[in-house]
Formats: sequence, structure tokens, C-alpha cells
Amino acid sequence: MSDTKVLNYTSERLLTPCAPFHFDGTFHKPSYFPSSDLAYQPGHFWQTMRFEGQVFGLRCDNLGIVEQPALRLVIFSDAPVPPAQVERIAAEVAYRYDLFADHTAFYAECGQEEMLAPALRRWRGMRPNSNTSLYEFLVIATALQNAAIRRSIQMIENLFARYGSQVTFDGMTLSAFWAPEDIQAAPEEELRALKMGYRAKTLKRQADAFGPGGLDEARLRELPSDALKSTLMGLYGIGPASVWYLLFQVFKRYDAFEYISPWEQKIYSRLLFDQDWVEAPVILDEVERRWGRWKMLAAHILFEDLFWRRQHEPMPWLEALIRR
DNA sequence: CATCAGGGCCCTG
DNA sequence: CAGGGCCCTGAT
Repeated sequence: MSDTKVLNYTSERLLTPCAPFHFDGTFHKPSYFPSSDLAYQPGHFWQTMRFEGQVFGLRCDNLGIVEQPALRLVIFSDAPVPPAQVERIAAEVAYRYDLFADHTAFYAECGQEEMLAPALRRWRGMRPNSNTSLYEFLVIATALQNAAIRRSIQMIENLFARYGSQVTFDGMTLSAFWAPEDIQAAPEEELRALKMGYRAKTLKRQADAFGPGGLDEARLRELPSDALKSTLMGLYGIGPASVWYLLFQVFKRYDAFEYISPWEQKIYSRLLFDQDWVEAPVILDEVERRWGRWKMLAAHILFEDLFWRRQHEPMPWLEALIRR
């Protein structure tokens, strides 16, 4: 799409996350690949959001500190937003960035754990995030499968260019996601031409699952983890690796660490054992032993801390694992 | 130039 | 439950 929609109206909403809350550690994840629907500067985060059939621009500004958190959500739109919709958008942002979860028990049980403590000194209050809806995350998970990271980025950007849109707000232009119906209407061959390869079929079937009368993300959020996991695994193209990302990032299940993919396996081998390669069951037992029901939240903080440190410290072993 | 694995998953036997 | 096949691409 070459035309750009300009979002000139703004609405504001103050949000007060549950302390402790780390703004930068929650809104920006340096281990995630870059994509054109997001922008970050310390204390500030921008994204587009397709919600209730419209495309919005969002900006979040940090107004607080870890122990007294506060943030301003600014909603950019092409028409005035009714107050009730402002509340629904704020609630969606709060869910995606896990703003209101109480982590008191986590810090009581894991705050002094020796391997985690150094990372917590830097990132106390970090939470899992999902920048996107469930449907949009499935697209990202599909692009990640059996591809080196450079190619995954290419796939997502090709999809944005063909099915997404460009929106301009707050002095910047970002990509916005399409709706599942846009992919339902697209021929599989068109998706293949965008270098999706055999994933074209997967994208079509996932879009079908989210069309009118399809999966209801709000309802899935209420499911217990085992039922949620089996529902997600039932989606075409979603296997153990993708569901591992989904349970933690999208659905904030802090104990969802029953599987590890090869790339993460290499990194956790180094982080936990200072070795090149440790067998998966050994890693999974170790995180259970150290952090119990908080194991994925704890591991995530350790993992992201590594990628933050990478920006300042030379880490040749890690660079070798990141092919961009 | 050819071959291969990659931040998997489906399908078959 | 194991293993072949799948689109494409940079690395070797």
C-alpha cells in the first residue's frame, strides 16, 4: 500500500501499572527482531494497533519509576475516539504489556535466587509483552519457522507492504497489520510470490480460523493453560516451538517452559551452564529447580538482560548465533 | 558450481 | 514415534 493514513486526533489515558514495573524492560525487547510497526526510545514506545476494525497509533511515555510506576498512553486516530473505546484500548494495552499483574510472589520466591539476582538489579519489574494480537502473533510465529532471522524479517515486511498499511502519527510513519479477511481473500500463489514459501498455506488456514465467527482471543485468555495449549496446538502450523512463545508472550503464562527450540537451547546452555550445548531435558529441569512456577518469567528476564548487555559488551559467542 | 541448515511442522508409514 | 519433505536464502 503506497497511500499513508494520517492520524491527527489524540486521546490520552494515564495508566498506573502494578509495582514493581520496568517501563523499558517491558516495552522494548532487544532479542526480538525489528519490525516496521514499532519504534522505541528510552522512556517512549510507539506502535500501530489494529483494534475493533480500525487502525490506531499508540505512544506510551514513562512517567514513573520502578517502585512508583505510571505511564501515559496517547491514542492517535483519524476521528475522535469515544471514551468507552479509549477504555477498551487502554485495557488491551494493559493486557498486552501485562501492566496490572501482581508479581509480589515472584519477587518473594525468586528475588534472591543467585543466578537471577544480578539481572533483577537491572530489570526488576520487567514483564512479558506482546506487541500484537494473537492472530498477528501467529503470522510472526509462522515467519520464524525453519528460516534464519533475516528471512523472517523479509517475510513480515513483504506482508506489510502488500496487505498492511502505512500510518503517520506523532511525526513518524509505521506499518500496520492487515485483517485476517485480507489474507483469506488473497490467493495462495500471491503469498508464495512474497517469499512465504510453504508457509502460504499456513497463513491461509490461520486467517480462516480468525475470520468472522472464528477464534475469540478474549475467551482464550480465560482458559487454564493446558486447555489453552491444546487449543493453540490444534491450529494449523502451530507446534511446540510456536506454542511455547504464544503461552508466555501472548498469554503471560509464567511457567510455560516445557519445550526449548534449538536457537534458545544454545543461548540457555551458555547462560545456565556456560557450555555450548546442553541437552534440552537438563535445561528444562534446571529452570524448574531454580524458579519453579516462575521459570519462564525468570528465564525471560535473564535472556533479555543478555541482549541488553550485548549493546555495550562484546559477546562474540552470541553474535555468532544471531544471523542478520 | 552444489549442498546445507535455518529461531518447525505436517503427514505418512 | 521416526523420518522425509517443504520454500527460500546466505553460508560454506
